[in-house]
Amino acid sequence: MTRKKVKLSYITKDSARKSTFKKGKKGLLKKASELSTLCGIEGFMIIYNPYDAQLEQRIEQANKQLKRQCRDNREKETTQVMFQCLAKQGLEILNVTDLSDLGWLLEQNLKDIDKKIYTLAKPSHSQSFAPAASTTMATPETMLKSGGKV
Amino acid sequence: MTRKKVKLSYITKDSARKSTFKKGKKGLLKKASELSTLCGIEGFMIIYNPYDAQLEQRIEQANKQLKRQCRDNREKETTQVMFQCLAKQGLEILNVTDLSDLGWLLEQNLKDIDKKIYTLAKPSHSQSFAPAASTTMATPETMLKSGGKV
DNA sequence: CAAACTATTCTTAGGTT
DNA sequence: CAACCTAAGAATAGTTT
Repeated sequence: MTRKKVKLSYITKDSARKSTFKKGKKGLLKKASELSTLCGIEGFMIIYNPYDAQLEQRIEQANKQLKRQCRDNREKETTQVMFQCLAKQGLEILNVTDLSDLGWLLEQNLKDIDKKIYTLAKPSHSQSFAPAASTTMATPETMLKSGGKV
Repeated sequence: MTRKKVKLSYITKDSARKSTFKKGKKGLLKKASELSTLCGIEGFMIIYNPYDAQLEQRIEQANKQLKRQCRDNREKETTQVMFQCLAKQGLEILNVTDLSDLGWLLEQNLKDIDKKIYTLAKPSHSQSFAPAASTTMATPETMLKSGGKV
């Protein structure tokens, strides 16, 4: 029966890969959540999920709405920009409440908290580049209300 | 000896909490990396680490440099903005190469890839708000070169 | 304080329903 | 497919070095 023992390489079989992804994501989020609770750590994770394909319409709608709203607003606010950047990339916000909390988190400039970014995947093509500034803010309470749950 | 069995709640003892954080972070990243390899999934994670305190100077320097550079640049580029937002928040970029790859990733507007945001921690204070637009871009190849390794 | 160790618990691959 | 099952394998709390 040969239970267990998978080699660490891309799973070519679609069904198996999808199954592994589903289980793995669940486990990963559980672990992260536990660590968060145990250590009072906060953070977030962005996962690119190629297995869930019926969200395109929502994403496009959110993007359009976003553009409209942003055109009308000129206040600056870094945290909002962050939020914006994510949304403009077509990211679907699944949990607005939590995301708002993230925003609050980012707003805090606690000097005694260091932050780190850990990348999970490493495509094989590098190129240095960086940031930008001069941002404006929008306050569309109505947008992205569609967020579901994980 | 009572091995194992921790209840899922904030660890008050400093040394134990720090130890748990260190181990847990390691395990979390390993799992994430494996999932990434097995399923061809890409993404990233931001963790707020209160246990590593000697980075403030670097962070502040990076922020100053960032502001300067951003003032001189007017090109728009969403991915860069994202990068910027993170940096402006004082996030230390630990692995510039990988982050660049993330940028590349974000640039791809593959219609068949859906993206989700999962929050790991949920502070108990919500408030709806959102995005902004009209951004500019900087190309400071020199900045954030100091990135160490996890 | 970090690394190594290991008994114990936790996770999950593959199977079944 | 999704949900459940379960032994093999992985991860780690507490301890030692």
